[in-house]
Amino acid sequence: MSGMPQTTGQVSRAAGWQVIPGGKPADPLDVLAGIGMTITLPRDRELHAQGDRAEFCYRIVSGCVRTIKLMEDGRRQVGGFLLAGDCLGFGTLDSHDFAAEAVTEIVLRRYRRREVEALADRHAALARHLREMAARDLRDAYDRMLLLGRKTASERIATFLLEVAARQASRDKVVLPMCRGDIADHLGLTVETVCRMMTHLQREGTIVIRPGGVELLSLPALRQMAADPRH
Amino acid sequence: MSGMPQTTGQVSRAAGWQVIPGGKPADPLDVLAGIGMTITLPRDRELHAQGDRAEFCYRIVSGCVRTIKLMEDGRRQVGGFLLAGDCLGFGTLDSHDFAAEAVTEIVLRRYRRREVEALADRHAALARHLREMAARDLRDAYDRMLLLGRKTASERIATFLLEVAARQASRDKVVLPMCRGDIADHLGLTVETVCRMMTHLQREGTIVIRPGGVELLSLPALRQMAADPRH
DNA sequence: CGAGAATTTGAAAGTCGTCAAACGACGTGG
DNA sequence: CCACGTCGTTTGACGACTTTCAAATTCTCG
Repeated sequence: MSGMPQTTGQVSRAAGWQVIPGGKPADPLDVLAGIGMTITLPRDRELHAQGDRAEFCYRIVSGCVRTIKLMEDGRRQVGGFLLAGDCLGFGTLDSHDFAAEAVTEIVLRRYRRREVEALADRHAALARHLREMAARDLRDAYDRMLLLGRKTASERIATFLLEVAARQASRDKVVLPMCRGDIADHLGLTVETVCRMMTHLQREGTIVIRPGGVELLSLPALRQMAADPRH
Repeated sequence: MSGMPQTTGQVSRAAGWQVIPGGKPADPLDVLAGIGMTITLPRDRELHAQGDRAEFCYRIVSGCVRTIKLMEDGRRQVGGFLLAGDCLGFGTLDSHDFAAEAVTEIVLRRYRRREVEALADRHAALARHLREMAARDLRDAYDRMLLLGRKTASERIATFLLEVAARQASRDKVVLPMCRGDIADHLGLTVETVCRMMTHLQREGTIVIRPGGVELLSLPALRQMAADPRH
């Protein structure tokens, strides 16, 4: 279940990040522009396996990535889904604690961790930004623990939908690039339960299920449901 | 076969101090010595509440601390337990994402985050160490997500006992300063289930329950149970 | 249009939670 | 020093939410 041969997709050189009209770099990670490489990967390709030496870290340009922890018997926990702009592996020890796979075809910027670390030693601002990224990841992780440890199935689904919606420009049309199984393994549920809960939400008139995503009809109803153990 | 890291879960465990041949312990956090203050708190006292501005961060000198997230209706998730040497709040955004409370009477060293950050900007080695601490926290958090999302009650208990044992000098006599309710809220279970599972382990001859802790009679049996969904 | 995969729905089973009560440890006061 | 009250732990019976197993339906894509 671990490392597929590292035959990556197309690897291409890339120009730097988008420069803002004004001329000033607005992104603290801009200092990395010179040491990165742009890469395209097909759907379901592994960025890295669980246990791999952490040589690289990444920033998603487009597409969706999932992080995965596996048990020997096949049980799976999806740690999270990364979208455009999200970073991966910047705060990692010697080896990756989880695998990362492309949910859709993805374009990403790849950096050598060695170089990032060296750069961080010279640029306190970058170092600080890396700490902030880690802090945000940690905050999200604690929220997820609460969800996995204490929330009911319907609360998990509602929470998830609101989370994804908050990360996408459109408030109400939510794109779900990942399959039900991924969502289930992310929320600590089964595929069937995810389906049932979403169907339930649809019957209640809270959402509309569409191929590739859902439409949120009532954010208040979802928010209510995200913290209410009863249906 | 990729690695299945079996790590303990909690906030900012200090790395083992490597002893340098010369004879001095080289703790990267030694640079903080001058800006810290030693504090003693009684049992159940809050270090900080959920949502508090994150003015301070801490390092446990002695005793045990629990981190807690609360929902409005009272449901509680204990993020982790901190023991002597562990750090808390070094990688935090503007406000604390969770509360921290003394499980036992504790002695701790308190630092002003502002000063730590300033110091980190000047000392790349400290900055790097802070990133490492965050990385360890994050790794632990991912392990916990797998536990909360996919492990059965007995697996959770076995995992927990092994984790605590690994952090204490004595391999087999494990001190549990926290009550059953804390353990339950840490593992996403109820008090009753925690009791039942521990009783079960005792009847199987795997552990002996003693006031204030447990004695581990068979680590292999526990390790087996930590990854086996069946009893 | 057709095959395979993903999603959805249904029925039955099981694990864990809920409710309730007994038991035990501990600290205070008599 | 022991009685007693309180709090935490343990045990039991029952119930329910979720899972499991199975099958129908829909979607995707060649």
